[in-house]
Amino acid sequence: MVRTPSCDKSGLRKGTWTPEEDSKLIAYVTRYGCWNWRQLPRFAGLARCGKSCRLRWMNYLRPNLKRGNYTLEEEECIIRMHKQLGNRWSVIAAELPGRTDNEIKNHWHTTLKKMSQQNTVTTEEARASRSKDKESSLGRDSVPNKGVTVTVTVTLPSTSHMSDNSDSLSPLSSSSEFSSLSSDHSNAASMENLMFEDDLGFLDSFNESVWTELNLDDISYNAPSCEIVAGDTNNGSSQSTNSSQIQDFCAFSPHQSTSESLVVGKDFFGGFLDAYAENFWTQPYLTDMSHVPSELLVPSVAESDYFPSIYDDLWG
DNA sequence: AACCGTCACAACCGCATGCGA
DNA sequence: CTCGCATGCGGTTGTGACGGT
Repeated sequence: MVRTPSCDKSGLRKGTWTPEEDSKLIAYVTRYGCWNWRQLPRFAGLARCGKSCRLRWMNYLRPNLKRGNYTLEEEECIIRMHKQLGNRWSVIAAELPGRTDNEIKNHWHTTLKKMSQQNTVTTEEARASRSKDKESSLGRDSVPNKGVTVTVTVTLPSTSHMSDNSDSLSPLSSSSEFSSLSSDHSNAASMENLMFEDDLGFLDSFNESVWTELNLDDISYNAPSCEIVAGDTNNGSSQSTNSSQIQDFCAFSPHQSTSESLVVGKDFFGGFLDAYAENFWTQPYLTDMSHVPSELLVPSVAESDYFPSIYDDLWG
């Protein structure tokens, strides 16, 4: 049997993804889902093969990924499981929520393999030695604001309140409460590249499992009034804060009660949202969907309400 | 300043697997 | 059962940042 090539080599881009490509992929997948990876790049306006798109999404762009340093527990888990299972990275990754098989594989080859081979050295000792090395080479691959995690809890208005305001109901502006908060705190260091004028709403089209799978210890359910709480998740304490102290921010699922708030750590967005220009957030992403079977692309009610003319064109 | 080696991580490639027709 | 396709998996390579010489 002859396989058709997974990539048509002609005219397809390879190599590092640009922020523009990322924004197209995020916008497309979050709005329409990954109904067919091979066809997707054509409709999303990407000169990439489907495989490349899938990999980029799975390993880097999808929202429930953890970025940054591994915890001691994670490293020990990887070493232990690798002893048991060998190079079954996907199985190992399944035990570490938010980590991808690719990331774990890379971390193994660059760091943990050596640690594992030096059986006389404990994981903790090896980490201490590594951090010493890092201190001596300050600046390299450094990630600012690591260590102390501050969370922001925003309580959304009640459903009835939102239904009185059609703009707030729309998936493309449902973060209106949040966006006003963001602008209030636009000086916060971690938000310097972010423009949340109105359009965080595309996140609404993540399916429910994305939100429920988020490993968030600090999901808060507050009274229906706007409240900002900063908490140091390292010591579990929580305290009021002013805007300059805020380093994290939140999003929320439209499938949840709007009186619930979902607190998301900086790492959640930091890895994939902060590279995009303002127009990504303020302009709806449009693409030619005319070749896509219509049954695969049923918009949400709210979204079709928001862009009736667009959906009229696309679905007649 | 230029070159080279190392490191971490992103991305690619080929093959395996699952599934529907 | 076979075929063809889409996706998943693991090995490998490419790339960029950094430090040392």
